[in-house]
Amino acid sequence: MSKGKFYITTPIYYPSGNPHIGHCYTTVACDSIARYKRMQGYDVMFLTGTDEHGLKIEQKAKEQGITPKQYVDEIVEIFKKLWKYMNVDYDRYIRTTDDYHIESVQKIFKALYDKGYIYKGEYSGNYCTPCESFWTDSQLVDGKCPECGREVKEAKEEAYFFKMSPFAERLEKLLTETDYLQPKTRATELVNNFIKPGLEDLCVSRTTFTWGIPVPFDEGHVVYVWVDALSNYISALGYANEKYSDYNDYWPANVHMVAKDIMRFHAITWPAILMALDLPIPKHLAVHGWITFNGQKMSKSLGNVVDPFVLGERYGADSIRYHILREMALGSDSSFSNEIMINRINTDLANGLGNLVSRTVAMVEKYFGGTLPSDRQSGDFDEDLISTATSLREKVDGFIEQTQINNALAEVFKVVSRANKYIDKTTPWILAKDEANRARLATVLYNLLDTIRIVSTLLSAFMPSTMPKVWEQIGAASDNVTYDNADKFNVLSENVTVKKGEALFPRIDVEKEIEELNAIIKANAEKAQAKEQGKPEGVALIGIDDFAKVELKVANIVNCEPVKKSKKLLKLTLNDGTGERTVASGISQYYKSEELIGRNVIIVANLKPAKLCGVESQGMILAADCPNGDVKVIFVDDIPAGSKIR
RNA sequence: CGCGGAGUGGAGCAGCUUGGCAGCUCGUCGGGCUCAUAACCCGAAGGUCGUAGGUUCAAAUCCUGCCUCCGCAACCA
Repeated sequence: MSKGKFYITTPIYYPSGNPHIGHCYTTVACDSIARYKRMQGYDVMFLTGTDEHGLKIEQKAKEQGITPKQYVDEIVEIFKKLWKYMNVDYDRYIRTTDDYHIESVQKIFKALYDKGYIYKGEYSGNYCTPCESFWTDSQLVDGKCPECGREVKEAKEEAYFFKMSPFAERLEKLLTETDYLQPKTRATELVNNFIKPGLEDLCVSRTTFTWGIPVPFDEGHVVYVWVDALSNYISALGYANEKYSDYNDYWPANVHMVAKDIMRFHAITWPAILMALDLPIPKHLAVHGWITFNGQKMSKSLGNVVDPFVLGERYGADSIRYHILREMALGSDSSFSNEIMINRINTDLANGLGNLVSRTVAMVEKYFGGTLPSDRQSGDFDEDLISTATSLREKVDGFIEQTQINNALAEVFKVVSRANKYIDKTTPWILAKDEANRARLATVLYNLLDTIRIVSTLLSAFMPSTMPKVWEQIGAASDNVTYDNADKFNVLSENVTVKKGEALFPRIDVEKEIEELNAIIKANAEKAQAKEQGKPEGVALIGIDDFAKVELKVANIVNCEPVKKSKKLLKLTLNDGTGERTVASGISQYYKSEELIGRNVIIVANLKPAKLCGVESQGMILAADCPNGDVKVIFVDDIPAGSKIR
């Protein structure tokens, strides 16, 4: 007797590195919703997977001297291991290297082409011939190839494009007039930035690398990123392939959950592709923020990437699940720090829920030898507790419906708190002193146990490994702890037998733990740094002739003013001994104009001019990136302007 | 004048759509209890709701200007 179908997806992750706490958040959130929906009686399909093609993977594999497939196989195993570790119970795991997905993508690509939405055009960009790679302007390092440091040249290649413009109007409506996007506050941003200025057609094929799905009707072309990646949501259901036949049952998806960095592609590109294919649009796109670490964005070079395995080992998967689900609000970033996490685990899980179970079960054992008698006598505060407990399910349902897991959990813990208060009000230890109060005492303890039953039932979607331990302790049978019973009271057998067990969530010594975690983080940071210094990544050795191509000269800063349109740029007027030239430099955060005027600096004199924020820059000045993040211009005040440097 | 978001007791946030005594969690201080994982319960202190105006009987909430911070975009030669 299914209530209907429910299809939820995580993004497919790019396995260019190991999974971290951010991947964990999205996946655990989806898993919790999937479990909750299953409990409610929905027929759930929960999909996750990996996006395994592309240049970066090809290169990483090459570095290690293995094939791209070998490379991704290894990392995919780590992802799967993590999901198992975190008790993520997905129904299907898609890899874009799976045969059936490849088949679907090729058919989809062809269909879009046949309908006239994909056309052949030219892609132009900066091309590095030895590396056979295109780079965007922002990827270039000093105007050179970031891989080998050699010159790039403007080049064009044949490429297929997906026409976005026909869908602009429908997309704008989708974003502003429906509740597709959650939270909706981001709709304006998307419309103003991407739709109103006119949608650019999307480059959907490449010829410069081979690790991808071949375009079926044009050898040498490989499907590029989004048509490949986004299609996973339907290929995994069997759309345009024979492997599965679930498309009609589960599409359109109920929820696609993504982090904000790929919101744009799920809010605009993906609906556009679906529109082009005449397929229904998913119901919701839930966008969440990033987990920041002590206020900083997580980054490998800072060594603050939180390793979920390390945390899970110390505190248990459920504690980590609880923390990230409770802390993260849809839409905004959430700060992660060891202190916040440990405090949260201590306060809510150890002191709140864990202690409630522990003190209740202990009293049943102490006063009744573990089994409650059937006599009852109701009293003050009972009704309050019972109504709070039985109305919980509806509140949680509401928040889950809106993917607000943090609020759902907050609601559950209000009931935990209410139960703790109930103990103080009813003072069972005083009742226990008088034999005449036996029935009342049994009622109080029963009410507590049954409240715990409701709470733990609802929490089992979020903390799947610990809640069964609770059930064992409070003597709940498996048919007691169903969703259907979660809004009813007096479900536990009236002469229930409890069984004290180990502490569910042991209290953590905050100071000691933080010290130890910091030590681990520090070690990781040092490792990361050592690695970086050990091999100057991305810069190849050059010969003297290469160096000779660079003309370095000393120049005097005649004038200097900030570039209005830019936060970082200063416009410098320089005298290089032969005449004046203008150079833009991104150092306004580090230097004021007055500090620079009159000083002598080293410039690259023969750099190809470029326009930056409307300023024509004829060269660049040399500056050092210090390890502490500071930027220092190299001053050479005692060398006259015009001197050549070699 | 590129686009958007945010400024609320020590910290982190809710409240703003639809004006009506400023709320939650943590922390601090005081008290209570002893069933429990030094846990639990009660009480208190602490806020001119970024700023200057406007609308209104009434503004955290609506309108306008300004300041600061953060994303995106641009870009860091």
